[in-house]
Amino acid sequence: MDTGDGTRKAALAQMERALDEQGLRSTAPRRTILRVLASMQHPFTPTELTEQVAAADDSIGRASVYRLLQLLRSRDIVERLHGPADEQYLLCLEEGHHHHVVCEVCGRTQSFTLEDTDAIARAVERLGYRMHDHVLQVYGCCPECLSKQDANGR
Amino acid sequence: MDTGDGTRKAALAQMERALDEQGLRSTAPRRTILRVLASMQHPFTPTELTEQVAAADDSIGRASVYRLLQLLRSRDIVERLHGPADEQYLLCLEEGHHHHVVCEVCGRTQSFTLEDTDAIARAVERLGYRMHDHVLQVYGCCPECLSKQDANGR
DNA sequence: CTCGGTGCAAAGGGTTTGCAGAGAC
DNA sequence: GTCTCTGCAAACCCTTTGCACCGAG
Repeated sequence: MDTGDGTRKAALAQMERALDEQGLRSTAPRRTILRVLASMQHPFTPTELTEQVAAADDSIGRASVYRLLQLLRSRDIVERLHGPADEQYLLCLEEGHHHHVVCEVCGRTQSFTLEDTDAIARAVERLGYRMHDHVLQVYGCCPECLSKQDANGR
Repeated sequence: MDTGDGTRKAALAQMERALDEQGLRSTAPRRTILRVLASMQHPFTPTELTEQVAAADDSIGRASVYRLLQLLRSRDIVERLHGPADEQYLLCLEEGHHHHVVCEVCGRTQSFTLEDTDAIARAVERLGYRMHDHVLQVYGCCPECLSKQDANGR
């Protein structure tokens, strides 16, 4: 699609626009949080976010971060992902509906679309089910980390 | 594959065997928890489980349920699923690796296998990634609930 | 001026942990 | 007899809430 950097700026702009359009106020804390949000390179936990926000401006309370996060989630600007191993669910911001690959080495995330989601729909239809929605997440290794591994003799 | 009932018994047996094989002790609380676990018809939250266990024998403490749950998770006997909408992650017990369809109406869950997981691998390979693992979950409507809906003139 | 947004601190709620006693093997 | 498992209750930790004040529109 486009460079990671372009996407981030687009995301930031999108979020600011969204705030604006919905009659939500543009305040200093919100602008800071959005900026941090847009700068995130991997999926992140709310805790990570609050930490980074605090680093940017420690006068911003956790509550504001959580509140904005809820808002963005309800607007589908921030999305929940699920961690590879166990417990923690991570968050990530993107536009549109698609899937994500998370690099298990560096944490980089990229979205992708699956040509035929229909294969999934068909698989469950064979059991008599009708598919409404699905969640697909892939864990693996990104190109850079792959070539680094190869470079290190293996 | 086989009837829901057969699966449950198999699951119970599998869990008991697993305990045994790993040198874990078969205690009364554990047997009760396993029985409840095997009787679960849908994915469930830990809280639901603790409630049902308490209903079966209120002398069993929450902690024991959580501890056994962790154990079974680490043995891949109990698996984490993610709820359709937002927050809650549900648990489910099955054998082997496959995917799940959850009926959004009645909560029934069924596992299925996707013919070609390769399509997913290929999609991410196109981006230069190598797939290691993936999570796929489908939400929809099961055959029974579908026919009930139709019967009610939809 | 009006209300939505904010920080703070306290409350909430699910999960984990420490400990002494019980029971499996 | 040993060592794991157990129940209890307290500790934890992340998230939400209540409240009075602030400031965007």
